[in-house]
This record gives sequence, C-alpha cells and structure tokens, in this order.
Amino acid sequence: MVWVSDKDDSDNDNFSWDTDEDDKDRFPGPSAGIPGFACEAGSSQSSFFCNFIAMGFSKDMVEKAIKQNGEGNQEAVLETLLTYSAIGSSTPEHEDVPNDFSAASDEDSVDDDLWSSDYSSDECNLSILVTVSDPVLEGLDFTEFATEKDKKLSTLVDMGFSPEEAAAAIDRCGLDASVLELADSIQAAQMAEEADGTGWSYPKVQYEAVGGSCNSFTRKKRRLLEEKRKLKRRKEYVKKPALGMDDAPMPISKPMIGFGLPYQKCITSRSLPEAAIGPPYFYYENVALAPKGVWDTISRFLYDIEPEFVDSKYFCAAARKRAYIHNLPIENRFPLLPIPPKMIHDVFPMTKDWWPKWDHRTQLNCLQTCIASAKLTERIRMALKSCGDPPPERVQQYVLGECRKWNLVWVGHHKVAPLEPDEIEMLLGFPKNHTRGGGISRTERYRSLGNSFQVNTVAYHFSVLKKVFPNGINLLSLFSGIGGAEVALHNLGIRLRTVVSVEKSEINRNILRSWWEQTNQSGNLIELDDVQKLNGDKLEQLIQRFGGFDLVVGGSPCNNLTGSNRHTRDGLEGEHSSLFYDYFRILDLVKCIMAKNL
DNA sequence: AATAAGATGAAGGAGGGG
DNA sequence: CCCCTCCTTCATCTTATT
Repeated sequence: MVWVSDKDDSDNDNFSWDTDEDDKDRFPGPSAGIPGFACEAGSSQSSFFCNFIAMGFSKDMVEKAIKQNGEGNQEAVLETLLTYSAIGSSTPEHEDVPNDFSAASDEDSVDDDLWSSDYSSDECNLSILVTVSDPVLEGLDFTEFATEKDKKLSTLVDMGFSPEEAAAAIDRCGLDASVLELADSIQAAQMAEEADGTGWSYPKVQYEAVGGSCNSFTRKKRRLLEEKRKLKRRKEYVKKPALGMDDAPMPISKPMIGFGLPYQKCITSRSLPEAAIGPPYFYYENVALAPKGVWDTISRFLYDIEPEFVDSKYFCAAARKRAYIHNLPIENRFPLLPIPPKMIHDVFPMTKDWWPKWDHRTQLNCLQTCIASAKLTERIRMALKSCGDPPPERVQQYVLGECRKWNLVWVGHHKVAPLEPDEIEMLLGFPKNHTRGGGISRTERYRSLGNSFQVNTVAYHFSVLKKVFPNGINLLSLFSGIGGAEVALHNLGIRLRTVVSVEKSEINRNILRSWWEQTNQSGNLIELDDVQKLNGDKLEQLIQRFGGFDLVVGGSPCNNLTGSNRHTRDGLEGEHSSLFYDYFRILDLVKCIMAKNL
C-alpha cells in the first residue's frame, strides 16, 4: 500500500515520517505503522470502515458511502467516496470525476494491487492522524452539489457530449459557466486532442441539437472551425522534417492533461516509433513552456516521441506545467493514494479564515525556487491596513498581483505569507521534512524543492510499471535532485532493487541518502555526482553488475529554459540546460549496451 | 564565509475585439 | 488577420546581515 512504511513498529519511536499533530486536518502523509491504533476512540467501527478512514476520507463521507453501497462492496464504496471527494471540492480550474461514475468504473482505473494484502491484512499500518475528517468536506451537502451539477451535466449529455467531457468542462469553466460556454470549452478540447493526433473517440456533437441557442454560439463555432483548420495546417507543418526550423511550434494539449487524468476517459494507446521502444523504459521531464523550438529538438533526439504535456494542478493544489517524453505504456494507469486535495482551502484549512472574498484563487501557481521577501508581505499588510474593507479596486489589484506572483497565502488579518518548506513538500507529494535537517539551510530547501518533480504526477505515469516489474526495478536516475522519481516508485509499492543516482548537489545527494535509510530500503543505492563523468565504460560496468537498467529517469536543468530566468534564458544550448544532451547520450549508451548484451 | 533579503523583465500563451 | 490586455514562469545577481 502506498503510504505504508517499510519500517518495523519497534524502531519507529525516534523517527517518524508522520505529519505532526497540528497537521491533522491536512491530507495524510506517509505514515509508519502505529501499534494499537484504533479507528476512533470509543467507537466500534469495523475494520472495513477504518480502511476508508485511513485513506483520508471523512467519517461522514464513509458512513454515507457505506450506507449507499452496503458493507460488502469495497470497490463500490471507494468509487462513491472518490465521487464525493471530487464533487465536494468542485470549483473552477480543477479536475473532477463525472457524476455518472459507472461510466468510468469499467475502466478498472484503480489497480487491484492498491487493495492488496498490505492494507487488509495489516491494519496496524493505519495513520492515526487521518481519523480526523476534513472540516471542509464535512460541512458540504453533496447532494446539493450533485443536483446543481447534474442539470448542466445532463444538458450537455443531451447535446451529445460524453459525461466525462461534460464533467471536465465544468471543472475548467466553473459551475457558474453557461451551458454554451461549457459546450464551447468541450469543443475546443476535442480539437486540441485532434490536433495532437490522438483524438478521443467520442462522436461529433450535433450542433443543431442545441436548438434555438444564440448566434454567439454559431459565431464561436465558426471561429473554432477556423482554428481547427489552422491547427491542421500547423500539424502538417510540424510533420515535415524540420531542418533548421527551430521555430516550428510544438502543439501543447489543451487542457494540459497529457493522455488523460485518473478516473477519466483516457487515451489508452499510442504508437511509438520503432526506435523508441525499450528496453530500457525511459522518462524525461522538463518545463512545458520552454522557448520555441526546444521541445521539437528534445523530441527529435528522444526518438521522435511526442511530449506529454501535463499540468500538476490536476494532481495537487499547485500548478506545475511540465512536459514528459517517455516510452512507458499508458494503459491502466492508476493514481497514487491517497489522492491529495486540489484546492488551497482543503490543503491549508487555516488560511480559509483569513481569505478575503475578493481573492478568488482556488489553486496556487507554480512552486518556484525563491520566495517573497518579508518586506513585501509587510508592504501588503500596510497597504490593506490603510484602507477600508473591502479595499479599493486599485489596492486589490496590487495585492492580488503580488499574491499570484509569489504564491502568497492568507495567514492572518491583512497578513499574507509565502509557503513554508514543509508545506511545499506536502504539495509536491514528498514526506514531511523530506528536505529538513542534515545541515541544509532554509533557502537551499526552497531551491531543492522548487527544482523537483511533483510526485503524484510522476507516480501516475510510473504506475504501469508495477505489473511489468513485480519483483522490483533497476533504476538509473539522472539529475535525481531530492529523489522525486525514487519516492514516486517507492510510494507505488514498486521495489527499488538498484538505484544508480547521479546528482551534482551534495545537499540533494544527502537528502536522497537520508530518505533511503529512513525508509529501510532493501536494495542498493549508488550515488554519483556528475552525469558528464558517466561514460560508456562506467555504464557497461554497472550494467554488467546489475543486469541492466529497467528505467532511465531524468529531468535535466531547466535554468536556461524557464520564463523565470531574466538573465540567461538561452534555450537548450544554455550552460545548464545543455546537459539534456548528456541525458540523451547516456540513455542511448544504455540502449546500445543492453541491446548488445541481451 | 555563509546565508538571507531585495531588485531585476521578457517570452509566449490565451482570449477578446475589430 | 492584427492588435491589445492579461496572465504565468523548476531564476540570477547584488547587497545586507549574521
């Protein structure tokens, strides 16, 4: 099970990956076994009940779901709970599941392994913290949400859209959006999919069925059709061998959901170029919004695989627009459990009390490597103090602009603050205090975290490997950082037989080493410091020793690609980002050596 | 010397209007 | 098609402080 620690209960006293007491109203972090844990003091609930509580669902929700499905049907209860969660936190810009959950259920999205013996046979491995239900979800009347949403859903379904598309559109546009706006949004999404060459298989919408709707829709339709033609032209353009055409645009999927999200209708197959097929499997990551032409170049090097563009705002409460090029299978992906909340107020309930009505943010922007200064937050406080409530438009704009730019949250009356390192760890899916201690400074923590993977996102992509490698994997991890890939695989329950990790920063190597020891890994961890020193001889030696690598992961430096860089945004040829070519070099070497040996 | 704080835009997408 | 506005972005460099 994903959050179950490998540690024995006995040596769990002086170190715990658990969250602190004051963390009880957040989603549960990975928890070590707690002996004698009871579901709730004085209650006589069944272990069946406890299992769901331990997943992070609130007491009320579990009761309601069990009442609805009966105690025998674990799967049905889970689905109902997931539906509750999704609907309960349903607001704009946030992923969701359709009300008609039966449509997605036959996809078998939840892997059986998640319900395997770990949880059912070892109930001691429950976190005591999750017994406290989510105060945000508790107060909600889900039926009210459902009916309000149902109306628009059924209208859209009547118009010919699938329930999944309709639900996704409501998430994108918000519950307040008109049906026409929603239809518009779905159509745009369909076109983006088509432009991707990976079109969804839903039937085309009968626009006439809208019947009596307004001109704006037909106008929009015309505009959309024009864009469609444009996208087609662009696609054809991209397909041509781009010799020296570094400005050839790489189309980014809209919405940025890659091949699909958990519990939604997904694209389940794709054709990979011959040269792209493993072994080994590989996974490359970098910022999605790189300068023009960068992803075309990267794609050309990585065997012409199209990048998968994914925004992690669909996996956690913060945006993180990234592209991933990999040759992993994409059918039967499943998410890491528990599924983190995606709304700020659910992740940080304390901020809800201080959140002004006029700050409409529901999710955070990308977590970066630097935070706002104390002086700025003080300026904001003074600005708000010196005017009435609500503040005039001009002040609102100023404050909101700074809040968005620096990812500030409300921590008091007129008081905003940047996120704490442990809060960022949680958002990114790491155990709390993952980067703490070992002589690392606060600034360095922010830097390391800002450069890291979002674990849930990556784990969703890695999940398919669980069945492929039931006995564990040999991992070559380049640019490991604080070990996002390792944590993702471990949390998925994929055994790490061998990890060869290459990371330049000693601080980060120490963090990974520390995590490795704290989680009692049974495999081997080999830490190297420089990808450029990893030559063919060394690789051959490693491959001989461990029998080859199953997976080669790497997110090379983005310094010269990201928009945040004011000084040296030099593209793929920049001082740091050019290390991408070492990723390719090493991957290709591994490929050749393994082909030769096997 | 190490750490923290403060100052420093532009690229490029999305979307609307004409 | 252009033009405009709005928004977001795995950061770097210099100076101040400990």
